[in-house]
Amino acid sequence: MPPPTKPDQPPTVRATARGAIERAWAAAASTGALPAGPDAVDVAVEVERPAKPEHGDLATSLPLKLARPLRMSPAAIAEALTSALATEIEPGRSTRGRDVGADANAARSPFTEATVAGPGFINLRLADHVLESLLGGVLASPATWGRAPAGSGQKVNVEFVSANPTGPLTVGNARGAFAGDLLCRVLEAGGRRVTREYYFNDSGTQVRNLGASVLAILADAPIPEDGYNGDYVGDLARELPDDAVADAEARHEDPAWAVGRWASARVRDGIEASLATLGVAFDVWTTEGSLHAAGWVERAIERLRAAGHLYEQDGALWFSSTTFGDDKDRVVLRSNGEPTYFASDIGYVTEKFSRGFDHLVYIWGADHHGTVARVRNAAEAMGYDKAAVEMILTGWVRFIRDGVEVSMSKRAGTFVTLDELLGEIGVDAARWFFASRGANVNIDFDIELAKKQSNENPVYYVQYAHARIASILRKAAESGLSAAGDMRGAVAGDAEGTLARVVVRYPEVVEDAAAAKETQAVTTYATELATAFHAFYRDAKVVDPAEPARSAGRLALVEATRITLASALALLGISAPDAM
RNA sequence: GCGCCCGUAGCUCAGUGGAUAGAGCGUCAGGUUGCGGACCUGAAGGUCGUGGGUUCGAGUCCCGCCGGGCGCGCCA
Repeated sequence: MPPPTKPDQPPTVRATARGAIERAWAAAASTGALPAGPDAVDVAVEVERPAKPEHGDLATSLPLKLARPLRMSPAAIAEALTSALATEIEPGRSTRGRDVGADANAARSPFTEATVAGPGFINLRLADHVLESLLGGVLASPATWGRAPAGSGQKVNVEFVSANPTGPLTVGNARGAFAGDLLCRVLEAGGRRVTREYYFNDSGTQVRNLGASVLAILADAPIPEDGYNGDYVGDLARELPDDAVADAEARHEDPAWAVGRWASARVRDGIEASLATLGVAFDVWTTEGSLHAAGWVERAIERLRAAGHLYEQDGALWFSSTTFGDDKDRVVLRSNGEPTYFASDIGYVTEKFSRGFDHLVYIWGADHHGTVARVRNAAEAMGYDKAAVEMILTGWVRFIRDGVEVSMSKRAGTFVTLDELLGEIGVDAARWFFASRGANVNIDFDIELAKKQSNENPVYYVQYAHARIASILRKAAESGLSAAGDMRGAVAGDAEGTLARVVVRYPEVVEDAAAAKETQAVTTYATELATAFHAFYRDAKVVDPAEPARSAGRLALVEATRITLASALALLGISAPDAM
């Protein structure tokens, strides 16, 4: 699919660099300096950020990659490219004192220097006017800074948490809840239209077991073998309306069922409340029962049958998943005629696609990896694009308290609830904790350590930078100083240039995060930006009534920094306080 | 046994095939007659589990092994 158009977004710095290098390559090919151009060689132009500042602002290893296909030494290719690049270069770093019109920047070169370095790198140095122009854009439209235009991309469904309402959410569910919501936020920043979806079963035997457990407590009887033992079951028993059982019997209904349904609705309200405190709000709640009731499961099975991927054996109906690479075939209808959970999954896939989604994402625990293949295979068998059905498996979180692992069994009643966790360490710290780690890695979460370290958590470092800037801006207003409306010359100083170069990188971070469907780079970047600001703050006095012009430029830069910090934190669902 | 995930600093974790592998915490040594010291500067600390391979170049890709986790139901 074509990339989303971004009419109101300026190109990122690296996109500008890629374009310039590609043009230089084509030019070198047309003059014969290089034997072939970009359209003749299958090597993509890639630009990276050198680790060391002396290597410039941007670098490419294109000469190294072209050495083999062009049958030339990397050094010779680098020479040819840099001399072709010379037309893209405008020496002289400062723009001060230059007579330029308002739209003159568009025609000017984005680089001041291109040099060959090392075994075949080309290093580029960025012109100040590029920074000025981008920073001006930040101040002009802070809300859209770094983000792709809303709704410009694919329509994506993200299903996560999906815990059955048989007990409160545990810290074990936190992983999926944060991972899913963070993914949604990052996709939205990348321009996708996202639907947050929660799937659950409110009519299965688990619900009946919950009801039976509540009744057992009321009858002062032992909890059934498959029942639930948590404290919350006792709470439910206390809150159960007195006439609930009598009403069920009057309707000739199994009391355990009736009580189970009441209890699970109650539990679901609690789950929604917990999610709300996490900052997670679902758009759609779908029950397994509703899929059957609306015929989705039945129709999906017919679709598989029509495509010739079903067969009967031992009285059951099987999907030939092995045809699509699975280990074994999978039962869709049991020999007793009951559909399997897998059958519901198949129906759900068709139901989701019927709502017009381009892409389905499932956030599952690592223990579900065995079911990934069958669902994707069934989608393929029904004629959908397998690549459009994606499962993200979260790693395990081992919660440790006082050196021992805390078990997380709802049945045994030994678990820490999400609410308890958040009461101990706070939503911002918890969000940062999960955002800064890959979704699929296993994590040790020492609750006491997290509490102790919460004051040292990097999230506060970033928030502090934001609050510090807010304080500076207040101070400036009191002194009658305000940010410059014109960024010209505002980044000429070393301190300014260093900070500005970090700020301007933000859109690339968001772009990469959306593409990778990960947030670790966002937390890393936010920390880096906060560090860059603190260093700037050390070296450059911002509020200085004796130097109003310089103050104005620095205030503009600092305001752009604040906007970027706030945007990055918002992307993670974390607050950006003006004071703390 | 087969399959999937993981293994990077004392701890918790980052690291689109690129230049001397990073951050936070912890440890040690320093810093403010200035806009928020929840800050800043510096140091110590690594056979990137291990052995091969691909490549101009591997923490990153491929194969084997070791260690840990999770799966391998007509359960959900």
